[in-house]
Amino acid sequence: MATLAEIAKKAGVSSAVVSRIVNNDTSLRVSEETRSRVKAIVREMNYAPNVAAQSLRSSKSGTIAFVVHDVANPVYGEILRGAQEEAERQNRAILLGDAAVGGVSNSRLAQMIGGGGVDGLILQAAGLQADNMIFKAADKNIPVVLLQSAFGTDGHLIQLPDTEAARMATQHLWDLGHRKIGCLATTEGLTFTRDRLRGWRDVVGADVDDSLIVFSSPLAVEGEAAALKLFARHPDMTAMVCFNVIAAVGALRAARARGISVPEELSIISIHDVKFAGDLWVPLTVVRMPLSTLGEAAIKAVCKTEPAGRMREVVDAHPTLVLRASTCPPQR
Amino acid sequence: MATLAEIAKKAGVSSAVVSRIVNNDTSLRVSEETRSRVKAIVREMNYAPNVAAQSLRSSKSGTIAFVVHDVANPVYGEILRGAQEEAERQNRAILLGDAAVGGVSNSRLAQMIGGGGVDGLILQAAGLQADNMIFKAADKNIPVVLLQSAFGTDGHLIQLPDTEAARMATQHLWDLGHRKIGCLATTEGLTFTRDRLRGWRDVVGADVDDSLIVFSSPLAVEGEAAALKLFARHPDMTAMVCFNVIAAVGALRAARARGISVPEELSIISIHDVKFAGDLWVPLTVVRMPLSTLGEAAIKAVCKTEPAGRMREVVDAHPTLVLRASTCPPQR
DNA sequence: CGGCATTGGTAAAGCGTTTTACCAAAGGCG
DNA sequence: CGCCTTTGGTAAAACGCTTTACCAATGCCG
Repeated sequence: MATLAEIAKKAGVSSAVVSRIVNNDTSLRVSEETRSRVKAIVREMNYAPNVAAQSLRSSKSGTIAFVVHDVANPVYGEILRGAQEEAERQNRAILLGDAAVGGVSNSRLAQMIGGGGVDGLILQAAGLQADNMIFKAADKNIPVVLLQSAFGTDGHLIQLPDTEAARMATQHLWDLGHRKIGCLATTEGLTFTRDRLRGWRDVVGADVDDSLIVFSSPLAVEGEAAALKLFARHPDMTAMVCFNVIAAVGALRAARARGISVPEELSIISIHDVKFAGDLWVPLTVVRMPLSTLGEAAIKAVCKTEPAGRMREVVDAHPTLVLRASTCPPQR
Repeated sequence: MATLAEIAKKAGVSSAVVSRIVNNDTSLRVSEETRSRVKAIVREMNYAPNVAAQSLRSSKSGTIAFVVHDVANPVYGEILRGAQEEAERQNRAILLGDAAVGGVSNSRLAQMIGGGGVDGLILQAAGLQADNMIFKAADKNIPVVLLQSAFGTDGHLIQLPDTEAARMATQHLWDLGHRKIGCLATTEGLTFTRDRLRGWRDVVGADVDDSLIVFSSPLAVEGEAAALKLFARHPDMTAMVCFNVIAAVGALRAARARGISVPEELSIISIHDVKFAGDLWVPLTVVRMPLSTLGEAAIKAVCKTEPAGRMREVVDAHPTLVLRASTCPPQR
């Protein structure tokens, strides 16, 4: 690895000159001959500036930590993809964290967050204990952006139009004629869960029976269990809103297990689309939101938010209804 | 952000002492009283060592670059998940790269790879130009691990038992009685594509008609197009091996579009399992391989490989046949 | 009481950049 | 010829940490 000093010696100049040439410092006055000689040597020796030294000097790492829950979940994959694209534009690299993986608290990632190794932190669907650790590590020193769910009152929260999406999904069922509409919600207490519940209530009525709500993490097995619970409670339920596609897949399994035909006996609509939603056993009708836009917005925000800033932002994008085959008017 | 020097001043000792206490340097002889006083101040001031400085001093970043193609692809998601877990154990953080995102060549990630900002590089090569750029950036200075596909003759290649998996898949069809078995392969020229083709040939015969092979990237649309091509060429084909699940989903779409029933008129088997494979329109029979183990192995390897080392390694894991509903004996 | 070992530390270099402040030499002008 | 300006740079500090080599004071032994 060539260093600035080596280049400088070879070119017979000081390392300051080399640095300033490499960085296109316009305030440097240097002869055209020297400049091109230095440039040639830089290229020839394949010089690349040492990022640790740059980072130490400038207190900027060019890196952003992005902590999700379960990388393997395609929904998060989409968000990450959008984040990647924006990070590229902002010339930042993304340090990936998975809060589902044990011991995040004293992981290298946490060390980096606490030790100035990242310029910002994006925390998705905060709510777990691990999130707390990570959040604390940031300790008011770097901008923190919370995705989809707030963490107490701190940080910069970015959301999708969750209430609107849930309202749209529920309204679709209502318009088809359904009146007993269950709700397979996401994890209890998260901001977007609360917002979507509000959207659901806007349609079914504020005085609705709360036993129509059941919570589930975004895993198919959990969604299945939750759906079964709902079937048991309300055998006369004719439709269901799922706040998560993966949980909706679980609901589909539950319906099949109970011999309930979808959509004839039970209509299912879900929030968020994934690529395979139309290839499922019953192609899922969904309300789609631009997940990659959310990732993009997160990076944008983290690049210009102040440390310890707090605000709330809803991505400017309209949910769209994607009609497939999992909903129809009630048959009984 | 507290620094070592600040702590030292407050404790009335030199920063060397603080550093050595923080790092549990056993060769340091210090009074118990001083030690606990320093420790108390460290905690109180919430000290976290500056990672840039550590990195500069030690020439180790504690970071590994992991470059995949398309984070949103669930197959890569699984690999990443395994990598995350192992990275946690090795106390390393993962810098995520997506080679599908434009301009990787002069991205921050590439700068970090070239500038000592990562301790190793894991590259899931797909024959893209971007791969080349990234690979070159590493420039013999850090260990490079290639996943699933080699890059010329350099680097440390890690694979799954691809030939065996393809053989197993094809054999399953053969045993059911199929004799005209198409092959929807992955991108041409990649190591694992070649290996799987070998497995396929092992069963169908080395002298088989090459027009039974069609290549596709791991996208459903591409898989669909490729499958249609195959249908047109060989209307009498009764079974198909897909080297990628996502492409297999495309094949399913193609069959539906052509009114070909699966599995009665066409059996489909795929390599690699994903969580929703059993929830598809036709539940896919697959040969499963441990994707997360591959991710794990990659991290392990990159942590102990020499820079510029080269070798080839096959993950020690046996593919297993997962029977679902997309295969049956030929009906004609 | 002189010499030696132990205790409890310290000083300083060095990792590679960036940046501010400074400066010698040459040329131009009166 | 003396002074000023421009050209073409340079010197050195600072970022925060780690580590090697060194050392003063004290206690102990003979």
